[in-house]
Amino acid sequence: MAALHPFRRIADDLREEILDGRLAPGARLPSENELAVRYATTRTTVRKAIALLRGEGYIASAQGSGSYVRSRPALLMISTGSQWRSRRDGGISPLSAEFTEQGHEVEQRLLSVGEEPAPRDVAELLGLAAGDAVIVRRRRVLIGGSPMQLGSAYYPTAIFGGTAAAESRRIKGGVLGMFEDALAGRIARFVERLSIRMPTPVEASELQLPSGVPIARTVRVAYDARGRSVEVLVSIVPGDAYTFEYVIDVPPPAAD
Amino acid sequence: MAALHPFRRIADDLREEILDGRLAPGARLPSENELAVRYATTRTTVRKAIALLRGEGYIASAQGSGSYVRSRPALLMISTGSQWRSRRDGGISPLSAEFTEQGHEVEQRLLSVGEEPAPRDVAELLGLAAGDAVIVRRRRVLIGGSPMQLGSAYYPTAIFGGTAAAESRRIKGGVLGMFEDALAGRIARFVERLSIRMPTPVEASELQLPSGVPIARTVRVAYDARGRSVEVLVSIVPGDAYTFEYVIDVPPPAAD
DNA sequence: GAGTGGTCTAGACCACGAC
DNA sequence: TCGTGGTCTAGACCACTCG
Repeated sequence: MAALHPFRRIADDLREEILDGRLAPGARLPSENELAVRYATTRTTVRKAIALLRGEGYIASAQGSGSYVRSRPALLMISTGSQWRSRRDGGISPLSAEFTEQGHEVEQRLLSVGEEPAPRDVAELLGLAAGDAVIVRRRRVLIGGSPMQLGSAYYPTAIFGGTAAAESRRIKGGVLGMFEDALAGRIARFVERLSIRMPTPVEASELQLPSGVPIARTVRVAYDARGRSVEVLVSIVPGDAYTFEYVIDVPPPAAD
Repeated sequence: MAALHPFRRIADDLREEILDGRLAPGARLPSENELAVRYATTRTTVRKAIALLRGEGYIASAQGSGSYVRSRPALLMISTGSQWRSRRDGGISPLSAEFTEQGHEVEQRLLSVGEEPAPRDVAELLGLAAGDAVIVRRRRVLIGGSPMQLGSAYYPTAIFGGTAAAESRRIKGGVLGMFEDALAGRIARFVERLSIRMPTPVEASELQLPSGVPIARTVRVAYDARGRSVEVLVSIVPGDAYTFEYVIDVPPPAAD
């Protein structure tokens, strides 16, 4: 039953124990020296197996302490228009409402607010030229004390210049709520694009990601009733912590 | 400027060269022995740096040949109801239509069709008891010759027993097209959940994934006009090859 | 202080690819 | 055949955690 390579054999054994629950989330793996003895090999080979599992996201290692089976809260990110509408009417940030309803403690930190030249892709989505000034609001969201989202929201100055969106403080109901209430606009549609990749070193450190955890990057554009894009929200979230849900309504067949 | 550890230093240097284009996609990295000489260290340490970059998805290694900067086609997966409707009316599979329009060569292979006991989550979504028999159609989709999707579609026997859905051959327009045309049903809504994780060894080999590439798993439930779930489609795709797009319509505020 | 993971060296053999 | 990446051994030192 031995695999071709000792390090694979060790990794396969441990992975199996994790998947079938013999090694539960949070459990400590046997020490590297112990595994080396058990498999009659050297610590170097054991370490290679451990590194493989870490790369697959199964375990995290703590120097001086041990390697542990990882566990993550499962967050469900539901993106439907009616939910957004009803939560926005509740007066608090839709995102917070989302997760507090799911029983998680949410803390939002506004990192910075200011005008910056728009990145090329953002400018295009907002109908501006690259480098045009936009209002940027950056924040980090902590859930249960762990960083769970890095968000950068971009707003055209033509619409939001001089409003609360340009000020460095929280806005009750969010900027889009303010857009609907104070600016008499109406949000009619979001278009969201989601892509997946491994984090850059900076992202990994800001999200406190152990190695081997991919991130999801979403770019959400908000359109008002006239089809104008009024917000571009770029989010980076740990890929293994979220499930995204989308509802897609299908129109009836064309009449013959 | 040297980093704390030689292997980090080497990895950082190479990553930077990849990101700024000095090492273009497809380019071969210097050999391990060459890097060992250049950085005045051993091949073991160089290999650790290489392994790190491979784990981050930047490079792929070919035994006997070298390590190369990875490049992937960018596929856009657009999931909107109106697109589905118009493509389905075109008579061919919406998925194929999607990507052929984007200029990619699509080949679908039907792997198996048969009745199986429903997995717990699928049974729940179809309103069945776990273990009830369902029709399962498994397929693999190749784009440009590379495996780009593993799909398992589940159908309740109460609706699809005895129809073409239970037969081991392609259905023009897809099973849902058949549902609308031959069975007089109407698809009114999809609900899709997307999650991200590292692949299992089996998935990695079926999708020919180099290590370090995460996968996206989507579970899409199709509902008919009466709110019955008629299909559960579970897809596994290479995470780095796709961008997913969703449109979220927002209802107007409730009248006061 | 004992044990743990993190890193590195030095050298060996194997499997595969290109020439 | 020769260079490439893939694996393994044996042993060393460091940094950190915990009792």
